[in-house]
Amino acid sequence: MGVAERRQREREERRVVILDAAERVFLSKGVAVATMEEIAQQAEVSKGALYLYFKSKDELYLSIVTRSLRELVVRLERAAAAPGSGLERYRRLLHTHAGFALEEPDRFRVGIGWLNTNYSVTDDSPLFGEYRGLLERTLALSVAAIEQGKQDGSVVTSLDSLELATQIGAALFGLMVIQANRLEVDRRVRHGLQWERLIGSFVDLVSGAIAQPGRARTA
Amino acid sequence: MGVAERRQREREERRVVILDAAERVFLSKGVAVATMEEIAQQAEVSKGALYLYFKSKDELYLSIVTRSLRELVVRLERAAAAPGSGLERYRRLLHTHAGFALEEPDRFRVGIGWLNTNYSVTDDSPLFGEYRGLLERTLALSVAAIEQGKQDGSVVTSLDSLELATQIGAALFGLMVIQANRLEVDRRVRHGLQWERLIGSFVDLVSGAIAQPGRARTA
DNA sequence: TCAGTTGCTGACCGGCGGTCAGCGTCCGAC
DNA sequence: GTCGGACGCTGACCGCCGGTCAGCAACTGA
Repeated sequence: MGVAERRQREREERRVVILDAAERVFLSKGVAVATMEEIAQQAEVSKGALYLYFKSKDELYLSIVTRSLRELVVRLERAAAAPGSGLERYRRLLHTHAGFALEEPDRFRVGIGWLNTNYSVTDDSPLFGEYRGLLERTLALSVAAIEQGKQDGSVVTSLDSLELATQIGAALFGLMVIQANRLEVDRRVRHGLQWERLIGSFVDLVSGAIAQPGRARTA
Repeated sequence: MGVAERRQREREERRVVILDAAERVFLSKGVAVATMEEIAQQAEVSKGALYLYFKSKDELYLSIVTRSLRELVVRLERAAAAPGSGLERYRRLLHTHAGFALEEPDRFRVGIGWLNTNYSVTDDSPLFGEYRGLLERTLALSVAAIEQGKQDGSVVTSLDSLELATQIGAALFGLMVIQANRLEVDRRVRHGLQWERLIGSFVDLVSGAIAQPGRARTA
């Protein structure tokens, strides 16, 4: 029985070696420019061997993104668990999410690599199911914080929680995209922005917009 | 002298034929999947002939995007010129921009194709200069409307106009990205959104946030 | 030791953006 | 009308890339 287990363990270890190599190459070159040949070299296997472990470049990509998302959700769960009003929790979620994206812009850019591409990810794969579940979890945490805010009186009740969470999530996404691509933005638009203030003061703006008037709140 | 002019005219006409063909293919397939071979077929020339008119696929891309941007700026200029308070003008700009993006989502997706890619666009080409100027113009129109709002009392004065225009611009961008890619979003996150309300009610949210209290405003 | 299983390699495939020698057509001078 | 040079275009070719798989080496258990 020992041989089968060892082999299984070795396969898993090799798989992780390949994932780590792919992540390094994706992060440094970008997904589109990264080549399977270079990933293979970094992993110290042949290019053909990559396909013994992963069906395609796309599956490699999705595996790496899912790994990052797991880490993000852990952080968001932790942020959501800390005490405070619903509004405070929501603000903390926004800051945590933005912090995660921008502490390593390359990772974030890899994560949104599906934009404008035609990666054919199969809906029915367990991996895609996990990926999707993680994304949904991030949205659910925001909705829950907003709902709590409605109950404790820190958030206005007139707006739909899901719609709000989606709008502000998408808005924050736009800001993260812009900031993660600041070099390209700087090449396209001359501006005098203080990048380090951008997201913080935007979170202030929107939390001001959804705060219940007359409630003491941390601004 | 007549022969040189005719030839120049024919070259220009052929150039436009190629641009139109490329636009059709980019719109239907996406930039990455579109092939020069297919563009050549649509334009009824050989693939090699494309390179007599455009240096690369990237230049073809940038030419098409710049064409769209010209149209967008015309619309924004018109929206900015209509009467109203600064806040009303700004709202109209936001709605016009979103309307342009979403009336043809394919066109918008092509326009943001630079995200996460390594298109090596030369900073010094006249084409890039024009493209950049157009982008800057869209930002400048927003800043001007906000400034007008500060002067006529419809917008709060406590926030920096450029920062605000950039934040809300980026936020709107995020919403447009999400909505233009709604099929991919639907595959990733189960939600009960009413897509047609999403941007309109977001514009209401942010304009409420920046409106000067106590001023009658169109909500 | 040996047959069967497992794991891996690298040559190969077709698709793609880009290149350019070679050819056909046009044009103006004679 | 003829001819040489200029111009415009073509399509075969190139190297790069993701993906494939026949063939080989190493491992395993009887």
